[in-house]
Amino acid sequence: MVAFMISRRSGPSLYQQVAAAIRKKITDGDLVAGDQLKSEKYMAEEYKVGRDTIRDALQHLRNEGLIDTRRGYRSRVRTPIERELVWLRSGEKVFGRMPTPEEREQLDMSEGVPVLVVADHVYPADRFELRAE
Amino acid sequence: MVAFMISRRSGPSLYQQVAAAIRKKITDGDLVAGDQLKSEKYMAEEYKVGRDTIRDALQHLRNEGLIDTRRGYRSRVRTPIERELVWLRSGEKVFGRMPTPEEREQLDMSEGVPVLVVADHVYPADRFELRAE
DNA sequence: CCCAATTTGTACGTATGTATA
DNA sequence: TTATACATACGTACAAATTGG
Repeated sequence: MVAFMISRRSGPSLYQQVAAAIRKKITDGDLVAGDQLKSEKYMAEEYKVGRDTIRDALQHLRNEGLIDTRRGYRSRVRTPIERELVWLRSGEKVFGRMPTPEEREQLDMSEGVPVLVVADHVYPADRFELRAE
Repeated sequence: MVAFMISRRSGPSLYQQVAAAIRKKITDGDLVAGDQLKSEKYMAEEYKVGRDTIRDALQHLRNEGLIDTRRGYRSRVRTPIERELVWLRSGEKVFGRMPTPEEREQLDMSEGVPVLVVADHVYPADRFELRAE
């Protein structure tokens, strides 16, 4: 059974179609946290596209925080981490942005994870949530 | 004058070196908000790397929120937008994440911009900041 | 308004490096 | 050690959007 028809001539680009197919598997629960995806090579053959197209799709899924990829190891569905609660004092402002490469390094963050900034404190958004006092 | 030596044999990958070079131009003020970058083709020749390597670098800069890219038009240094203030009521929680493709579409967001989520409200992080009452 | 040049987007192929199993 | 798998980097080609004459 072919779950998805990946075709050049149906609107979205190939990598977007592939990304949508994998995204659906995750949101539908066919793939759950910790599950490995197939290898890029395998998926390239499965969807009949180039490996580059698969990598494009995976990169977008990484940037959505859905999967994690390590060199030499297949991509895995990310485990939602319990967010640590940080109290926000009255009057304090918070905004979000992507981390600098240095911050990503220092805070050991995955690609595609934003940060919350409160009074010069930088919180990885996948591990912290803020609550107004 | 060659501002940066891009070389295969000095640690970081080529696209990271290129990204660092362009990032420095922005943080140093050699490129300011609204400025166009050179074309990918031009930069590929300038740094003596493939266009693919330039594109890799630009994608990372997009994901850091530093530049904006439109098809058919050169990449531009992003204009920092004044963030609209939203008040956070006592007890309300906020967390950050990357938007889904649908949210990105609906909210007309650039690639690489996270969202702030407060009680099922989704705020593009480049246009809103929250403040505890 | 149309056309041509420019520029980015997508997609393929190939090769080699590096980390993991 | 060997095989597998992802990362990087080069190339080519064509599609699609924008710009400017």
